[in-house]
Amino acid sequence: MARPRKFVERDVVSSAGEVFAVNGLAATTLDDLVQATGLGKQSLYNAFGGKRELFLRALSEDREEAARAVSEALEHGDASPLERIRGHMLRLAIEFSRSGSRVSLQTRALVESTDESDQLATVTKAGIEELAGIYAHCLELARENGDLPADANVSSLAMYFVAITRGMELLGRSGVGRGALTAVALDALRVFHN
Amino acid sequence: MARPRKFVERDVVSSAGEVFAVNGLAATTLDDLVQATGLGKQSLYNAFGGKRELFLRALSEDREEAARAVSEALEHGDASPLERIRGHMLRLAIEFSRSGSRVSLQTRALVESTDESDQLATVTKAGIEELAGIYAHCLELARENGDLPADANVSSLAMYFVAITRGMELLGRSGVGRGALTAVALDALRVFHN
DNA sequence: CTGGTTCTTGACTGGGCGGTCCATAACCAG
DNA sequence: CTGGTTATGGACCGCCCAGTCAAGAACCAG
Repeated sequence: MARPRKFVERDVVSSAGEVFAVNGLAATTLDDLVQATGLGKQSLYNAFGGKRELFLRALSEDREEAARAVSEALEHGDASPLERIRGHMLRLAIEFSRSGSRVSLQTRALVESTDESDQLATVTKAGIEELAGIYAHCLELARENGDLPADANVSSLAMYFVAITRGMELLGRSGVGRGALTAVALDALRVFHN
Repeated sequence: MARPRKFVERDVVSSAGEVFAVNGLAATTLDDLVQATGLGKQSLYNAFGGKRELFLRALSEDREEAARAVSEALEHGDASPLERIRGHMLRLAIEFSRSGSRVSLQTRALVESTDESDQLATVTKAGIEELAGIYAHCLELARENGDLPADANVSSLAMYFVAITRGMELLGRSGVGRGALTAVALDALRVFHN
């Protein structure tokens, strides 16, 4: 009945996310988004409502994607839970060391949020909890397996892994190389060996 | 001979740094700086040359200040080197959990830098190396003390501590509380107990 | 083919931005 | 007191930005 859209929302959000990941929210202009997505300003505005809303959409996608990726890495495979975490950390070290000028939208949102009630802040906070939950689940399996002491504080360890991965992300962004980042990951994993 | 300045550069840079720490570089306007410093635009421009240059000045101060603080914490006191690191980490957990809407200029600069050749990036990279060096020095003392195994990789451990502290900063910013952050710090310190 | 609805395009706008100009103030050597 | 020099304050400017408007295009039910 009405004129159909020429674009797919998911693709647009994804392209926009690319741009935001490189430039950040404040430094990205609507024209950047127009160019990256191929849509006109008005179409962007009709479909999403403005720059900030589009960023929020991209942020949510990024959060889901990130959670999905970590779930995938930690919940599947033949290896033991602890070995899966180990493998994941080592892969992250490689990924972060070649991340170039990209920072995850999560981190961007966290840094660019103005206060704690900001939607950007609430989404990232939820994202952190979600990630921690995934780690916690895997660690709990390890504990039941006997690979962790029975009195290990699983949720604290989970948050510890979230912290170290965020730190590794920033280090990678600042030019710390693959070897050094891998060494950091291995140091971080020594928390298991005692 | 000429009209004297009404301000002290150090104070101006410090006030500007406050604003930048809350808003970031891109989101801070010249008017924000005028209001925060009390100077007129022209005076700011005469003395520093523009927003970005002023940010760089504030960033350098922040870097020196941060390095000084860590040095202070790690190189002085009766406690053993490892205990000093432990105390420092626990203090950071408290500091980061109440940091409110501030993020260190180092992290701001890292995230807002556009590419690796950006001055912002080079300064933060140097800052990270500097911090790592301070940790490494302290860890080396511990090793000589016999508190660390003789084959401990001191420089890797140092980078590990830089990573975990950056991660803790972000977690604190996103609302993770004092107790949880302290638990993360304690987990991180378990790297010594094996 | 027509009408109704939604999408698209490009021109437009008002505000805010970083930065500049200029007239004047403050200072001090002489 | 005067002249030279630098600092100051406020008006000013051109640009760019997010967002808007209006006219037309695409679609499909009937």
